[in-house]
Amino acid sequence: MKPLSRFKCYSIILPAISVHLSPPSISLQHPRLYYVGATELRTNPRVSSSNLLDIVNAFTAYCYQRDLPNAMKALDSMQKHRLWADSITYAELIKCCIAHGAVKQGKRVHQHVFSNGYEPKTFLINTLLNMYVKFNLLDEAQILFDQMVERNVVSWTTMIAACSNAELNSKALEMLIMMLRDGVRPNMYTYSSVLRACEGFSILKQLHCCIIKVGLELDVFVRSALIDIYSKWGELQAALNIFDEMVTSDLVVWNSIIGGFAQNSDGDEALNLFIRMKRSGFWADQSTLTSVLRACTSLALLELGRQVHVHVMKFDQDLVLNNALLDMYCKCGSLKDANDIFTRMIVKDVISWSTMIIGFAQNGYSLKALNLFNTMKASGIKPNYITILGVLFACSHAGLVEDAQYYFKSMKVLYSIDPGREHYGCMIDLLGRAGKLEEAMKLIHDMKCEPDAVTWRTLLGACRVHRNMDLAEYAAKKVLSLDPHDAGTYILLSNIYANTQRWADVEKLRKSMRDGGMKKEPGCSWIEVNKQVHAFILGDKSHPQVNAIYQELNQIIWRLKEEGYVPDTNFVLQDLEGEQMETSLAFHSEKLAIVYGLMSLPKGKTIRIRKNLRICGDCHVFSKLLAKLENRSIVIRDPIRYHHFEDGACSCGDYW
DNA sequence: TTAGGGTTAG
Repeated sequence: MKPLSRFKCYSIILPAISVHLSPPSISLQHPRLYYVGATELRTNPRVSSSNLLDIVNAFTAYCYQRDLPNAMKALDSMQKHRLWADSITYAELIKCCIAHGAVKQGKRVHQHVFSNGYEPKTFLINTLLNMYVKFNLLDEAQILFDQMVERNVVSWTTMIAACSNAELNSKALEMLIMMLRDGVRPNMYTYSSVLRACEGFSILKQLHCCIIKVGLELDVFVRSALIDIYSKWGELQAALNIFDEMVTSDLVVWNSIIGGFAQNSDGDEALNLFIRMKRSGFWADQSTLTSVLRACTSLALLELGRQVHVHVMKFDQDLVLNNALLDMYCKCGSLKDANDIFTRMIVKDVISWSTMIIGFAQNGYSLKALNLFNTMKASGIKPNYITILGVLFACSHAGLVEDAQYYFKSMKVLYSIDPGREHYGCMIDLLGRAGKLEEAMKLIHDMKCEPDAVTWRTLLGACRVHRNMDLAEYAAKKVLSLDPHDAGTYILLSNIYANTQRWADVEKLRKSMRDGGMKKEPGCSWIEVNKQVHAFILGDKSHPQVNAIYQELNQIIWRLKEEGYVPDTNFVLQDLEGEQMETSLAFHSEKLAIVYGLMSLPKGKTIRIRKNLRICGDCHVFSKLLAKLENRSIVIRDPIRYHHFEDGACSCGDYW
């Protein structure tokens, strides 16, 4: 994790609220009521040609008026008299079918324009192709496409875009090759569609080269697609380069780059880009605000998140945005706000419910999470893969072994969800914490999917808690065989050795780490005070108030010792002894951040800390006692869960 | 005259 630059100021992000109440301008198209165009009239001895013209005109009028029922009746009359209207009229009718989701009527139009030897133009077949794609009837689209005598760039692009959207990535790329072989040149529409289908970095590079060669990199759609796919591949610098080269830009491109950083856990850069966007004169829309909320969520910036909330209100009841807001409050440890949002949401989907369930579970309210899961089921929402993960997580962090086993066994039967590695991981974690290491091992052997490094690392963590050296070494070897450069495993194993004073083994492991170029990630804690973010790293002394903070921390430790605090040296990771040991513990980053919070925040305000590593047992005891001594709420978010310290106790129930 | 870009839960 990249440590956030210290004292980052986010206070200038949002301007005063401005709600635009005027509706967007709508260009009204005058219905072309009596347009006949290239209508093909055929003689019919029983009907005069003026009557035939009336039939076509009536059909045309209904199509342009978007009057689907009457247009379909008129279509029957056209069919009966072997009449055809202009292609554009049919295109209007097909658009109307798409808008109404009228599959049956759309197929009827398809049948009509191919009836009695009539040969529709490529343009019209393309419109039908698009209709099938929009109806998600890809097989029908493919059959029609295969029947086409002439396929132009739009025909190919429609099919390629359909494959990309359906994540039929190989097929999308194969169709691009077929298109080129057919002598049809891809255009900006084609490239902006096919980029999403890149499954490998080398393919992406090749496509990017083609785009530059034919001069299409300037197209704003192609650029945003490039930014998006580079971001998805984690190539954020490449995405930023493409973004910065743009002369004109629009809001969607800003959203692409901001979303790219937000989704790659670089909330800091996402917020910087958002500030740039505001300075460039753009107004944030739902997509922008969703990404900004995600950035706040990843950085645990509650106060900034609250500012964004005010702006979210003008997009009231936007489901995606509300879900993001809900998650922000959950991840910032403010469950009351999250619950208020959740209660007020009129429309909730499986993501809303899952977010709240996971939010309760991660914040230590396992029973509330499980109750909510029951309410969700009762309201008719079907749980998915992630919901069940949240439920198992809730069981895991409350030590509810039997409940978890029930949910784990029933997920396939009740909801047709196959347990994935993550579900197994939750179960292994749960069994491991409960000391059932043999059962955890058995579950690994019974897994329907291959255990990966994370699976074995989970078991390794349990071995550390229960001091099972033999199994720990076995699990560690498994981890390192799957992920030989995993510094975390070396550290976990080294912690196990350190706890039993096997300092020679500790040194051996550390040498392996040094030789392999692996470094332990330094512990870092962040706190938001007065719209500024302050970062503290273990032993770091660069903060301007460093002397006062250390002095205050020492005084607090003395006061806590008088109340019975005994530093827990089990968590010292170095070969130190006596007083030195305590000193190493005393300056863990979260302690520095908490003390700074005490010194700077108004009396009574909750101290909220985010940290990059799991909290250690000593800091956990320290925080509980301090919360009581100072009569303050302290919330610490680590990479897995949250600890709410109040009146000498923690919401995790000392089980984490 | 048909085809293309950005947002939410682990």
